[in-house]
Amino acid sequence: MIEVTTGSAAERVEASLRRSIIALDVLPGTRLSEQEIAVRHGVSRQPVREAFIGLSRTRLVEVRPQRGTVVTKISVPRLMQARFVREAIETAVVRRACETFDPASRRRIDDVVALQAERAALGDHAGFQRADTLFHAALAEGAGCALAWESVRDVKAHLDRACQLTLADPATMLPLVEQHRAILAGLDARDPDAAAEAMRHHLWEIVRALPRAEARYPDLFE
Amino acid sequence: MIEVTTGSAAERVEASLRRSIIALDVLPGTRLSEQEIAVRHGVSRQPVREAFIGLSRTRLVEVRPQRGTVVTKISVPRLMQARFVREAIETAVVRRACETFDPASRRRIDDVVALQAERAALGDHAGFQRADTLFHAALAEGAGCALAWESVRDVKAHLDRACQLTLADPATMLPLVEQHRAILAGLDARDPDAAAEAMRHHLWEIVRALPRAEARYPDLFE
DNA sequence: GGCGTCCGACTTGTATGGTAGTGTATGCAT
DNA sequence: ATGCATACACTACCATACAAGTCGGACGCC
Repeated sequence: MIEVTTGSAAERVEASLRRSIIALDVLPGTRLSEQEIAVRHGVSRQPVREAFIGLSRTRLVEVRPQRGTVVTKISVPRLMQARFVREAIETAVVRRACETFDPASRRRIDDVVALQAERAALGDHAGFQRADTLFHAALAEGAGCALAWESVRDVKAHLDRACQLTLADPATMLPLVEQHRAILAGLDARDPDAAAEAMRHHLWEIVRALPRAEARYPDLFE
Repeated sequence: MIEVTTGSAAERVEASLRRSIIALDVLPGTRLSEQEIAVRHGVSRQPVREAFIGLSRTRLVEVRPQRGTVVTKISVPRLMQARFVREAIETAVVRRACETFDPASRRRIDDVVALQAERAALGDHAGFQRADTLFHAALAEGAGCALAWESVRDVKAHLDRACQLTLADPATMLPLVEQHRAILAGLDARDPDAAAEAMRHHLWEIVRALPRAEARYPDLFE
């Protein structure tokens, strides 16, 4: 549970909670107690409070004054908007990547994709998603859009959480790796339209998988 | 200086500081003291600290542990990235707006543009920028992208701060109003390409004006 | 039995004191 | 005069105590 050791106590608690929330270790709707989390992490309430504030900024939790803090339920409209934002930014990123792309980043991405394929074959959700984040982050960095990635990261958290419900066996993960390869193919061919279209198709995957997840776990949605 | 009266003390202080920073009432590079700001706002240090954390998330201030908190200098690369993100999101927004747009929002926007033209004619920077924010926010809301606007707001803060250096007299503001009208013209014509191109041109304005500002106020840049 | 009120056990928000680290100034030795 | 060690002022960070609000249940009353 608690393994981050760098940074301030508040940052450690926030990172720990964020991971737990995205991994659905704590389910949407769960009430979070400053007091309880404080003792579990061996810190006082103050750092926990600051962690809550940070998480509430990305709407992963909702702090209701004097009433309590709860993990936000999965909101379909929010997911649609998150996908919209990601499509807008990341298609623009790959288009720029087709113009100029850092060769060193290009080589690293191959390793990331290989790693992700391996994790997918093993059915390792967490490792798969870490690799997915690395892929998209490296893409942005290689294109010289490292700062733009910051805007993506926040909205991606919500999508990642929902993906926990849709990723089951390797059969559901491997197609996503193929989509990554398709994006890279467009990039290598310096074909902006192809790369952007591959990215768009990739980001629409969640929309296709979402209805089944919502039907199966209605309690996690609002 | 202190006029916000809603929300917690931390939120009030953060909003107050954010406005002061964007308006360049406190210049980039200024050291901020928890103690001093606390007494100026009549609160304790804790809410001020939380305000600092919030501002540091959008990189308006930089908190250096045990060393102090300073207002970040204006970073040209960050501005370029902010423009990139805004172009990606907001061109996507106006394209969607060309498909469906809430009529009530459309009427409101006319009022906003009129208000902005009035502020521009009076040379009222603050009012002009408030109206500018209203314009872009209403555009997103009318297109059903209210949540996407949240992603824009953070990066827009940096651009707004830089604009304080470029907006001088009505002659520099009125063209921006015309650009807003051009965007609306594309929207009304249901012409996505025209609307997106108008938006792109509008967002490039800062790039054209930036070199003069940097040459004139080098101390404010990093 | 049903309803209204009050009290108490929670919650988050705020204030304050103490701690550890950093930068700077000062005084001393060279 | 210069280089270095030490003391001090200042910072952010954290822990603790207190305040203010909310929710639920027990109790008395109708």
